[in-house]
Order: sequence, then structure tokens, then C-alpha cells
Amino acid sequence: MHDAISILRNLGVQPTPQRIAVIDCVLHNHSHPTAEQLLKAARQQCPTVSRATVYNTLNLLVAKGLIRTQLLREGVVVFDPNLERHHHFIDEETGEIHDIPWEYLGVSGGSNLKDFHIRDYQVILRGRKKQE
Amino acid sequence: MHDAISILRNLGVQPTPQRIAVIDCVLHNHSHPTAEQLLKAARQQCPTVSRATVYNTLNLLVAKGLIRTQLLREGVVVFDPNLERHHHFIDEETGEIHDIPWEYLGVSGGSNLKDFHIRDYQVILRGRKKQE
DNA sequence: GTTCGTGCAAACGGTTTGCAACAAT
DNA sequence: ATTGTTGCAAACCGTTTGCACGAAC
Repeated sequence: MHDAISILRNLGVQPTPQRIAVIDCVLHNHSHPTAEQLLKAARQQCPTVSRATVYNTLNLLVAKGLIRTQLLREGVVVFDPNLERHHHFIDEETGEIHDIPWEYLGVSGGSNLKDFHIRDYQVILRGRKKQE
Repeated sequence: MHDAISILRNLGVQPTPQRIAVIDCVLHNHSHPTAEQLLKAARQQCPTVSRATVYNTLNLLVAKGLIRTQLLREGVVVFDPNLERHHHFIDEETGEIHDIPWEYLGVSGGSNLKDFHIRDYQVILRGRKKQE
């Protein structure tokens, strides 16, 4: 049910090697990759993938709600296979983006926003990741 | 000290009509405009402004810390003259972006993020603005 | 043989850069 | 004369679209 072939069948499109490669890459990549990075990764698995197919497949997955795009880098769309609510930390030196579990942070004060109907929210943190 | 001419003198560049128009427009615009919107607005005041001058002037202001860019819309840079810490609400129907005062929201749980040195953060809310 | 999917290349929109003309000193 | 600034056009980058070829049914 979770493998690329089943996913593609469920979407009603043919499980071609190109699409399987794109799906394998994006579903297991939690580093918030760009389309270009996913093209490069997918070509390791299936060298004949074209840019158009990468974009088509990613946009299909987004439209069907299997992945999300996130506003985390200027001028590029980054893709996120993590559908659970979570926050993000952006390392200002490396540009790396880390998921922060939802329970780690609490946001209060929504009652101050009577004029707004809030459907969703997230915290975006910036700074440096400490070396461990 | 706050007028466009003084600002440009302080930046060490000549206060040309084109730059004055761009600065007037961006400093008084709290609707998170794009460069294209600012070009249009600046041309009302100085019809001979070119796109290049808009981008040059905006980038100069960003480099000097007089305005900021924000990651709030896909594929476009939006500019924000509000240098105080604040949060943002994005109306998912209209695309309008509203500033939320810093004190309206509280974020707790930073102690859960021992691996990160947090320099800044903000909450991004999404939903619909209620008609008043 | 009709449909679906592909890779390629061209087009597109936002941004940056190169450059020749021009204004300021 | 030298320097700084301009508008225009071309280049650029990420993304989308058009299209003819090829594979699947």
C-alpha cells in the first residue's frame, strides 16, 4: 500500500519506471528537497527521467495530497512528504531545514485574533544547529 | 531623517527622483508588495522608473537593513518595511497577508530544542479573514 | 489503433546583469 | 574627465507547456 507502484495505481496512472523513481525519492527524503534535487536523485535510480516528468509527478502528488510544498526558501519550491502538523527550523548557515515535532512547541494567544478564522499555523525558527 | 531624500543621502547614493519614488512606495506599504507591484506604484509618482532601478533600490534597502524580504508567497519575493518582530496571517482566499503584533501570540517550548541555537522565529497563520 | 506517457525544447514569469547614453560633480 | 545613475534589452533560473515519438492496452 505504501510502495510507489501501489500509490501510482491508486492515483489511476501507470506505474512507469520514471514515476516510480520520483516517488521513491520524494517519499523518503525529509530534507525538504527542490525539484532539481529530486531530478538528480531520481536519475540515479532511472537515468532517463526528464525534468518535465519530475514536475508532472510532483505536482500530481501535491494535487492528490500525498506530499506538500512549503514556503521555506526564496525563489524555489521545496517538497515535504511529512503530512503531519509540524514546525520548521532553518539553519541560517547551511540552509538546511529541519522538522520540529508539533508537540515541541506551544502557541498561545489565538483569542487575540477574533477577526481571523485560523485553519492552520506553524512556527518557523531560524538560527544555527549546534554540532553534536 | 525619515524622508526618502535623507535616507538616500545616508546610504551614500544620490537622491534621484526614481529612487525617491521607490522608497516612498515601499516604506508606506504594509501590504507586503512584490517588486512588480512596487514598480507600478512607483511609476504613478515617477513615470520613468525602470524595473532595474526598482530591483536595485529594493535590494539596496534590504542590504542596508531598512526593509526585509519575507517568505510568504510562492515564487515571488515580498517586501516588508516593518522591522519589528511580528507574525503573519495569510488569507487563503484572497492571498492578502496581514501583520500580527508580536504580543498577540506566545510561543513556548524552546527548551525542547536543545540542539538548536534560535536567533529568531515567527508564527505563520493561515485561514480566512472574517468580514467586519 | 487509440490512449497514455515520455523526453525534449520552447515558452513563461520573476529577477539579475551588461551596456551604452546621460546627468552630476 | 571622471564618476555615478539611468532605461533598455538580454540573460538567467525555476517552472510550465506544446508536441511528436514511443510504449501499453
